[in-house]
Amino acid sequence: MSENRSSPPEILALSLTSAYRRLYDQAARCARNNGLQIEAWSVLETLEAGERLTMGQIAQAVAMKLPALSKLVDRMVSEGLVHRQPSRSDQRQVNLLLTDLGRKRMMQVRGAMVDHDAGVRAALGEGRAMQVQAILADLARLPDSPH
Amino acid sequence: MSENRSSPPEILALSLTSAYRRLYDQAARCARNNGLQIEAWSVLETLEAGERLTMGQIAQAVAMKLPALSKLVDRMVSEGLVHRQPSRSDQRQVNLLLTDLGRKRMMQVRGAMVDHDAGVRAALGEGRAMQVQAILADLARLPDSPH
DNA sequence: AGAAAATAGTTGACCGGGAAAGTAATTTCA
DNA sequence: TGAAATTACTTTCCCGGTCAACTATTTTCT
Repeated sequence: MSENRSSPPEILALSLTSAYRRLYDQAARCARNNGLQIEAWSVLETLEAGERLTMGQIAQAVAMKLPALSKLVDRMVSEGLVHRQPSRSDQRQVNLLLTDLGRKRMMQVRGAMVDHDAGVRAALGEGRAMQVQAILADLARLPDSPH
Repeated sequence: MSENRSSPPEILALSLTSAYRRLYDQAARCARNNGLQIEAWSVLETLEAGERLTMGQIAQAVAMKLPALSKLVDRMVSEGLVHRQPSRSDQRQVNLLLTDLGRKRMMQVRGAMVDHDAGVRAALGEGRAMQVQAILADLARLPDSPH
């Protein structure tokens, strides 16, 4: 009856992945119901928070790779949510600007998202919710390869 | 000079996404260096932990959707890491079985992954690492739509 | 028992993301 | 000054994921 199985190590990246998938799926559905991809929403939020951002700055802020962002922005432009404007000071750079429609949709989704988040926070307990958010923020800021 | 911008709300799903992307990218590279997709590795770990699992149980354990898992397993089979076996008691079900090669590769990646994780834990502080892992586990277990 | 509903998993069409190469503008420096 | 290197972004090709439809098996219900 020897059980020669090794127990799976508890890896942060693994726990993070499971939690992420659950919350992300829910949040994505929540955004989708309001006609927006969650990535698009977070781009819109980023634009609202600080004006005249370049593609690179936005990619950094929303943790997307540039090609992915570039294509997302293509879609957002064709939906009339944002428009591109070549930077005056450096013609290589592109500033992304919110349209009225973009701002409107962003606000809609924000409402739904805040509601949903409140549910999760309640289920988790507000204290632990605050803890985990703080730690996650630290994790996101960690140096690139601490191995 | 009125700044009529609204500040972006602090949403758990968003914080989680940023942290996830960073850690996941690093962990994925770590697995890739040892010739394994990180999802494949976590499937292997799951199999090692509990025998005779069905596709559905595995999908649940690794938080993947069934079609994604099914295709991942196709690849894993063709690499000789696992093999499918129809369940005796219910012919609809499929049990996934580790091969020797699968177990070997799993152990290899586990080593690399534990090392990497130790770095992250150290950077974060062991206390907070334990906290966040516990909370993430709770998050992953949250009911499906608490809105 | 046997038709209808439910369940487990796979398949196909389509879409979004990643790596690497490509383009255009700007900076460096000999 | 102008050729080489760098930077900012886009495009291309491919891979993996999702949704919805499908197949096969089992359960339910009359």
